[in-house]
Amino acid sequence: MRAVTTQRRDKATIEDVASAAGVSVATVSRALRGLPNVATSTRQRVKDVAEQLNYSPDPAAARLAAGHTRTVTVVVPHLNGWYISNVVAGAEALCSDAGYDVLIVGIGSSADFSRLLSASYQLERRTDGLIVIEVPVAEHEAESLASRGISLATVGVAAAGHPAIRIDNIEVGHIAARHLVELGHDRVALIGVHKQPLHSDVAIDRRSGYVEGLYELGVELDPSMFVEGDFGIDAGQEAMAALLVARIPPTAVFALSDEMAFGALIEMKRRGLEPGTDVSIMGVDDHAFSRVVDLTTISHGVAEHGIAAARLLLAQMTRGHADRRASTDDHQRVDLGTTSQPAMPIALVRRATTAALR
Amino acid sequence: MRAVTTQRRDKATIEDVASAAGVSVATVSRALRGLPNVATSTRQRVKDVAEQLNYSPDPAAARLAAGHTRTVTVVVPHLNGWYISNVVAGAEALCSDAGYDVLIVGIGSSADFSRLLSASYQLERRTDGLIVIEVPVAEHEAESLASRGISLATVGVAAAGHPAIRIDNIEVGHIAARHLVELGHDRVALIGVHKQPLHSDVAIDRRSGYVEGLYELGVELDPSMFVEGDFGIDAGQEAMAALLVARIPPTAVFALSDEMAFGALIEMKRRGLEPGTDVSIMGVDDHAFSRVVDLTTISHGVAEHGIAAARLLLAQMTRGHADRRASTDDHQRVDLGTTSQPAMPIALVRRATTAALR
DNA sequence: AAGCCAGCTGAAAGCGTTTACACTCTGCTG
DNA sequence: CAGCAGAGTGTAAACGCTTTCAGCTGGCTT
Repeated sequence: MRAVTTQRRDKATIEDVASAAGVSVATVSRALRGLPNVATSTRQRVKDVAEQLNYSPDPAAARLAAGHTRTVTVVVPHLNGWYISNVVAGAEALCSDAGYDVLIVGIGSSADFSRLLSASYQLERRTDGLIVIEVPVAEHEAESLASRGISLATVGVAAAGHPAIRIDNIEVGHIAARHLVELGHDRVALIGVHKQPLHSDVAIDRRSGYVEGLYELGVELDPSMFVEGDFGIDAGQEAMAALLVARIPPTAVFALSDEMAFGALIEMKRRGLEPGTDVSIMGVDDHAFSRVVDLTTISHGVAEHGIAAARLLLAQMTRGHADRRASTDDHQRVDLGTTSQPAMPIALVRRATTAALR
Repeated sequence: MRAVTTQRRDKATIEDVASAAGVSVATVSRALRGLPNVATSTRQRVKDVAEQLNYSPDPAAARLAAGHTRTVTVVVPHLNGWYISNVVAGAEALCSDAGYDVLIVGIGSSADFSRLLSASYQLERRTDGLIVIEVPVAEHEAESLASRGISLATVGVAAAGHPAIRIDNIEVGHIAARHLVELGHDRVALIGVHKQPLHSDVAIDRRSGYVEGLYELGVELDPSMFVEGDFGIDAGQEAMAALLVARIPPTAVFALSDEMAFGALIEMKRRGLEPGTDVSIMGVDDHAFSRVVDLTTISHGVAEHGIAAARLLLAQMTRGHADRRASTDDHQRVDLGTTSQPAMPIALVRRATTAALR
């Protein structure tokens, strides 16, 4: 004695829709995907029936048959930094609005990334496009992706032949130098980031922009005033500790990220030093908490970067789709499109941790 | 005159492997997936050939044929909070190590979530399991998932019949109350969070634990000392502003999250008040940044929560897999397994923003 | 009036797996 | 020595779509 239930056990398939609408599966497929050559009345009827049957195509079947996945993959070095999670947030929003599933993969080491790209992982069977955030992609990797028909957009790094969202990190360094020098500082320091296998070159650019900017303004960066760490709070604290024990400590320091500046702030407080009055300090990112400690910083977009990257990727994928239909089989595709994006805007945010030299 | 290239144009399929190994596709499938009834020598040969051909099965085809997706979906209210991104990081690491693809979906509103669960989205065709982070799941939703064979583990919220990772938020409130009262405060305040559709009840529990704890210690929470906002910095600042203009301002305040406490800190600084000495303030989360401002807080796991949830989910899915083979068709599955996890550990972290009442 | 073209539609061949079922051997049991 | 269990393997039918190709209209040209 089983309950009468309107809920059908099996999921509706395209055949159910077809027979209910009195058409063939081919027509259903075309109607639902907005392809041409379907009579308006037919299309409407099919849509109605589909809705009523709660039908939507099985993604796996569609992938298998059509060869594309309607999936984009976001590749990040890790997920727990403020900047990266915001970028991911922006990218996710846009991609999923566009009807793509978004896969996320955290890269522990550069080995992980090459495994992702290795032939045996069959990335092209899993995703239509990649958004790579701050994970460097080698030239042969970029080419491999292109030849495999996987679209790519990067943020924070460049990949030959693919669109990238970047900020002008040289200019970031310049801005910092200018700001500090204008305030009268000439005993300036830099808390930098050492090159790691998995690092993009943002650190390098910011540093050289800084050094260059200082030089142009007539001040030189004493090598002993340059210490390095990773991008984190602890590294910043250690670096600051190292700077403050110098025979002649700096009067101003530029940290390559806000988080490192936060660490520096901890160290200053520990020594009873007042940011701004005793030593000026600035970072870059305009982290959500910079406001809390009143940190001077250089702001840039965050979620916007993710959105912009997603937009580029999406454009590339729909274009690629069109190309694929048109192009003859064996030719290399040339001109991967808008490779050089304009840099995203940045701006100095003056707050209390930098002040004129007394 | 085309270059001789060893790189085959077409991806290897299971048939290529089969013929190269001199067996049938069925055997290849079995051999590669570790199923029984394959001679050891055959299995080895197949594996070798597969490796040499750089073969790995097309996920879409496998999904279509086998009916499961080897994908887990992480559902979050948003991606840009510190806690949530860390939880996601932990979950992602574990799941992808286990060979699952991890899909991420950000929920803008509760409507988004129900759309995700709606029959027409065919969630079961897209994912084997769900990790839901701080998005409330209604009872019928929980049931629907169970009946559709989608595993679920939650963090920060409960879902009837499914395992959940939680902390004892009542206890969180107690700890805060105890700490503040022990320091001699009796004019205490609470910066809370108003119930929103998309909110879990962590705020409610923390609040009632706090009120209850205070009461047991003989102090009462003056209703005017209770203000609400969302979980963010700005809300905290506004709340603090409201508290400080009271006729008799509080001497200690408990903010339901570190971020709100940071906002409160901003407001205090704005008014020239010194945290700890003028008014004590504490939060909860042990946010990475709390150390920077020396905020007293209540710590709990972050990435650990994600890892624990993933572990639970994975266990459930492999078990579910076995069940499915064994179970007769039409029976409701009972006993969804370890539903009540022990709460994850929490701990008071004493720092400088709380101090004995002068 | 014959022919043609464009617009719609359907039949059927994949897409690359998994898996139920059938089959062939051995090596034993009775 | 017939019979049988069980290990190992193969055949072929799904799985649910997309897409090519061909067919069928009806309205227009000439």
